[in-house]
Amino acid sequence: MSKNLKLKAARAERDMTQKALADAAGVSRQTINAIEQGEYNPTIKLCLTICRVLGKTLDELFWEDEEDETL
Amino acid sequence: MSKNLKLKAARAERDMTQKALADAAGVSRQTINAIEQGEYNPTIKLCLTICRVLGKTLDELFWEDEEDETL
DNA sequence: ACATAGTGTAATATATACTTGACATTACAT
DNA sequence: ATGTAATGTCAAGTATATATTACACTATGT
Repeated sequence: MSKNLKLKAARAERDMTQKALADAAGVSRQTINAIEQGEYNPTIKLCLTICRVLGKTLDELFWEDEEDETL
Repeated sequence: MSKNLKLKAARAERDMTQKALADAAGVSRQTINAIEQGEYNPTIKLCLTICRVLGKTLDELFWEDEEDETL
């Protein structure tokens, strides 16, 4: 899995720390970090929560332009 | 969790059965059924795969207009 | 009446999302 | 030099997404 730099950027745009976003989304800081690092594959519900916190859409933060992905 | 009727509709629009979508997405039929029934909360990666199969965006199939959600 | 396709559902098993607690590093204050 | 805030990472545990097998129900076709 590849890093989610769009998320990192959106967070920066709001001047929020990983912890602040984690608290606002109701998850642990490690979870946000792991998502940004591409270490795992969040659930859609968590993605939606993050989108609402950051004022972005799913497509803006989580759409991936294919790449092989070796699913 | 509430049912995903948008997914069911998009599948119908393509005249695909749950099994056909499951095969195309590389998951089991029960997984597709459970998502449509709102029994669970798919990962973003699976959502992306489903979107590509059905030719829809994440926002079209998985955006939810808040509702409490009791996360 | 029988077969078959599509769907909903249940039980058990496995992979993995997510938690908690902890430690290291960098950078920026004082 | 010391403190602290932000980030990255690790290890062990819990919750849940997903697989597999199986069964029931409704249509529709023969």
